[in-house]
Amino acid sequence: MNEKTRGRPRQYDREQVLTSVLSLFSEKGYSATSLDDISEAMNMNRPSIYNAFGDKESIYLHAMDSFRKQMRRAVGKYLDSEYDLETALMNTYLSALKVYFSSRPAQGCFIFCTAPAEVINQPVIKEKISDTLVEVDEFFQVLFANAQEQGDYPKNMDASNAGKLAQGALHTIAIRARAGESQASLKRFIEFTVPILCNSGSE
Amino acid sequence: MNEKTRGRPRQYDREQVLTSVLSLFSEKGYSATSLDDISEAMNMNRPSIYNAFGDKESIYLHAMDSFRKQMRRAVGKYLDSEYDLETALMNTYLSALKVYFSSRPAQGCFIFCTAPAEVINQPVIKEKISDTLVEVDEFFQVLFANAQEQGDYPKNMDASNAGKLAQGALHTIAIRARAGESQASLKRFIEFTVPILCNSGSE
DNA sequence: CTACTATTATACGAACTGGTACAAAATTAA
DNA sequence: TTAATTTTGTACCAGTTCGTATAATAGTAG
Repeated sequence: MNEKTRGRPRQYDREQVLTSVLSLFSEKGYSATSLDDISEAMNMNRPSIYNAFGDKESIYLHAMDSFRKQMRRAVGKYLDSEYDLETALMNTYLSALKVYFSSRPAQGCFIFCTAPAEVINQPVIKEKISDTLVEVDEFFQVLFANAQEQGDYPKNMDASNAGKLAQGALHTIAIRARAGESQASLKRFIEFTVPILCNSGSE
Repeated sequence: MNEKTRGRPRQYDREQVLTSVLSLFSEKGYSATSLDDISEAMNMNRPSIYNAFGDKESIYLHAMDSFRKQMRRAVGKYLDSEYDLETALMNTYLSALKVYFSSRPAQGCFIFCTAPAEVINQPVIKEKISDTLVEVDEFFQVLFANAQEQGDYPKNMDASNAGKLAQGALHTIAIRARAGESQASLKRFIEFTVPILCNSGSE
């Protein structure tokens, strides 16, 4: 890498400005964020932004991808490992909680808190959020399916719907964090929820 | 009612225009909706709108209230009635599902799909969504607490967190409906989820 | 040194934004 | 009738919106 290329060298770091704009979109949402805001946050002028990431919608889509990468880095390891179901779920939720509270005030999940508003009139965003739902569903489904193979989760349960319910817990945590519910309260919610998802609720 | 008042009579029906603007905000979200859009949807000119509902944020808050009323009308009856826990939950989810799919394309929950995006920079909306979360939590909590009294739900379970999880299922349904997941698929999800919430998951 | 190339910087424009001032209209009260 | 009151309609404003045309800049290639 670092090959010498012709032309004036770029002054921005792609990863870095994507992180900046992600944080901006996360705070204000898609529609309330202006290109002037974006330009200032990225410390890039408009034509450079257009050249690098395309128009506003395209920048937002890049931010969504960036956030998904961040979440994968945080919880991906719980997929193919020696963790049992309960531990994997618990670690996943706690890792997500950390991300959701990583700025003040807590902003919850960037994708599930800001993208749904745009979905009806922005087909590309709709497709991306739908794709995200599928990926997260599959993540959780694998956890349940693995547990079933190891006799850790009843085989007569539908791992696919179990995965969806597990993601449901994530959605409500995401929204609640953004709405101001405390991290401690959400941690208690997680500790209540995980055993239920593992089918070891009341005994 | 219908008392004679002085001055030029209003030409709009308050409930009716609120329904219109609710549907508009539900489609486009708060920030992407302009006052011109609102004016057209309500069939009112700007000064009349300001006189009746205040500024844009205030109109949105009125729409939130209107939606909450609508949901209360749909599911309120399952609170203080002869329904057992499972029936009450099932009916509640199915009623919500109907609302979420009541327009094409499905728009999910107006509040939980459009308000979170605005929360960080609009304290009043944050307060309103937080208040909504509390009301819905309490709705579900009452269902679980009643079931506990009737020996229908284990007394060692925390009815408050059970209520939050139940609302979590609602949140994921709301988002998924808006993202394009089918009504049939979500109905299957509900049928999977309700027994788990009732603590009668695998047996 | 001169051409070439890619990025950055400036500046602009047409459309739209939320909000309001002001006048016209439609009713009741006296 | 006339005055008072309330809503409606028109028109406007200053500021912002997204996007782009054009020029300046900073490097490489020959």
